Amino acid sequence: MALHHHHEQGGAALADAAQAALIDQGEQWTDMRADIFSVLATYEKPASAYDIADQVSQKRGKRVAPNSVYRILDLFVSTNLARRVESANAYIANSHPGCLHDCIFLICDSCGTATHIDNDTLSGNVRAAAESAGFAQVRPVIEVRGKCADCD
Amino acid sequence: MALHHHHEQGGAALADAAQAALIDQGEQWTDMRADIFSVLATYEKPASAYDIADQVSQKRGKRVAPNSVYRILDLFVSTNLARRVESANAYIANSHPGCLHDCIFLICDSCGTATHIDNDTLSGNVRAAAESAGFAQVRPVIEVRGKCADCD
DNA sequence: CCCCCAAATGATATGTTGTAACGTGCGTCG
DNA sequence: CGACGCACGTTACAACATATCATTTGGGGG
Repeated sequence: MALHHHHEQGGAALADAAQAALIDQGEQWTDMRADIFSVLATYEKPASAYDIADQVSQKRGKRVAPNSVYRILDLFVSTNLARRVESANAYIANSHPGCLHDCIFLICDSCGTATHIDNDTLSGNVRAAAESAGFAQVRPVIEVRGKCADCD
Repeated sequence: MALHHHHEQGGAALADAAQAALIDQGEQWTDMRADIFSVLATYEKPASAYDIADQVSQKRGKRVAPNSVYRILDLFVSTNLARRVESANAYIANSHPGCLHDCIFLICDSCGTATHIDNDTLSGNVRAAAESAGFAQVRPVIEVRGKCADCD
């Protein structure tokens, strides 16, 4: 099996790792980006850009427009600090920013929590299937909707 | 490989198959549903509910509200006449309505066309991975973004 | 036949998600 | 200093989706 382990980091450690990863890619770690990341990282469930905008606005005592949030989320996604959950129109922090995977998300239709699996064999097979159909620059989106163990 | 073949039907044959499948499930095949299905079926690319609303409005010479379209699209999805492409917020007709699969969609980021693959082995593995993580009532969403052979 | 009910659709309003366009502040470098 | 690049602010709008209640239609029972 092409599985492997990370120690899942949370809180400050995760923010530090995210900061390092972003700087490593030649981007800046600004206050706004730090705030948005920290808000995003506190969510159990995928968070919409508007959710984040509200939280960050509160935290700063000043309205932050969705626009700004989207810009930074796009940056996070492109630098692998966060992922977009397509079937939820929402975002989730990447718990191991340094590491590239085609994530598989399991999203509970009842409670909304998303857990993620890395299974490179599985995602590799999806990639291979797409490539054998003539596709290039392949980016798999593998998500599973259902009921989690708690809600079932 | 758990692949199998359908003869891909188009146009009138597909509409007939869709009608039969819907009636078979105890639903009605109304004029509105027929119109929406036929519009949907003519699209190469996934069509948004609003695209369809516009086309059907033209065809009928009378405004059809997105609302009505969504209702019927939801019905089509739940009865397997159509699929929702999550990463595109759009819908596509199922070219073999009688037959259940976890479809895999390949969506070209350049031209927007979506092709679909049935690979029950692959989707079965995704299901199995989710179930082994404690998920139930599993519904895989497997889509691949990339460049199609024509656009590459 | 008529009434009543259920299902389908119409109409309107509103909520949510995402982008476009342009302006401002600020540090860097010639 | 002045030009530039980058991050962020501000406003407006486009695109996607749902809620609510009204109206129409067609079938079954009194």
